[in-house]
Amino acid sequence: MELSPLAVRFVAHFGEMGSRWGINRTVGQIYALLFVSERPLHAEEIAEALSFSRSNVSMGLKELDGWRLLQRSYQAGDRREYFSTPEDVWGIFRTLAEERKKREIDPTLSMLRDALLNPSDDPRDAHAQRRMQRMLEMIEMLTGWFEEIYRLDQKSLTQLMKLGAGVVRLMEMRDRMSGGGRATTEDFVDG
Amino acid sequence: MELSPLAVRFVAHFGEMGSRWGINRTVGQIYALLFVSERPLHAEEIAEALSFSRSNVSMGLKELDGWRLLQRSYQAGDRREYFSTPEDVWGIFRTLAEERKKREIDPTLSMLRDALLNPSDDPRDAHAQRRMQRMLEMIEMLTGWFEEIYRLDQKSLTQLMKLGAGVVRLMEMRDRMSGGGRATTEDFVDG
DNA sequence: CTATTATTTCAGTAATTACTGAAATACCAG
DNA sequence: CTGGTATTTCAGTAATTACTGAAATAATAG
Repeated sequence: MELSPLAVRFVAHFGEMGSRWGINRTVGQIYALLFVSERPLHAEEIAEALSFSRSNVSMGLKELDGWRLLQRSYQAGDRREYFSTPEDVWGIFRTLAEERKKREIDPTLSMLRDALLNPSDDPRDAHAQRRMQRMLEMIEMLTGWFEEIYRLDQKSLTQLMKLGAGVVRLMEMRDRMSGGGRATTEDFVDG
Repeated sequence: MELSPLAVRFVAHFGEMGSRWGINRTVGQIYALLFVSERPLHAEEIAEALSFSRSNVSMGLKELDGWRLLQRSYQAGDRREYFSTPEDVWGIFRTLAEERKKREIDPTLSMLRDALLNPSDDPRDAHAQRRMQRMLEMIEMLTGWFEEIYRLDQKSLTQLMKLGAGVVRLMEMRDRMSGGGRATTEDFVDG
């Protein structure tokens, strides 16, 4: 299967970026190829298109599967498995965000919670514990926010993003109304 | 310099997570050590505390410096340079987010913009271009939002995070008022 | 079943990345 | 300047990670 110059460029870029994204070159290139391909591909085609060994493709697909970035399908009268990437780029983004949180943040969250559960009485640790506590509070606030936001339907999410920093004025408006006595914050937001 | 069990644990965790965060074990451990240390440390102390070679510490500090995660200082009558991490965990988070965006997203943004600037007329590329266009739109919306949000002062940011998914009701309220004719959206948000 | 084809696993090797010690450079007090 | 101390650079080596080909396993058509 011959790739167009555009596809070659896209694939190469994902290969180069792979290491920054925490995947390897191969995995990045396989993903990119599937992303721009107009039909699902089987492993052999991927190997041929990218000049990888068949086994390398197998491992790469397994890795992508671990990231939940793959769709598998079959074609009538063909025993081979075909691979593609989900259509919806927002869905892909959500999956990525969720997976990265799970791999990059959750372990640290657990470690901090656990380490701060029974405070050390070693006087050397007073400062360290304060620092870790602050880190924990920040991560908890961020991940808590993330979990609420990433559950929003796409329409609300798009609306929120378009609003951008304007959300601050909306919050100010709410506060003014709350202060004015005619209605409380809860009337609009929480109740 | 002898580390407490708590510090040892924290440092080890950052070492293990390093590879997932796109830095190496050494760099993660140096950062963790400085983060929990109650006073700035010079390179020799770091090397001794973590059992790294002096040169490895030098390279690790250079790397952390590249991430803008380091503060440098001197002490009276001492020619050695001392290192610490900024106090403000929110500031640290902002720096990290900014740096990661620069390294992990901006190059792809540039590639996509450039690749879509003069569309290919190769019929094989029709689908690929549509896919890349959708990816570009999503990234542009996300990064645009990010750039507005990450500039907010900490108070607004905290308020927004506490609000969480409640922001949707706030937007709905705005829309209702806008539809009701007494005030337009712009009266509160854009004008 | 058996033959055939698809897929995965894995040991060995290649490539990359991390780390060290020594040398070079930078810095500064006297 | 000079001598001493701090820091960085870099070539060589160690450790890790990526990739391959062969063998094992799985799947299925006949």
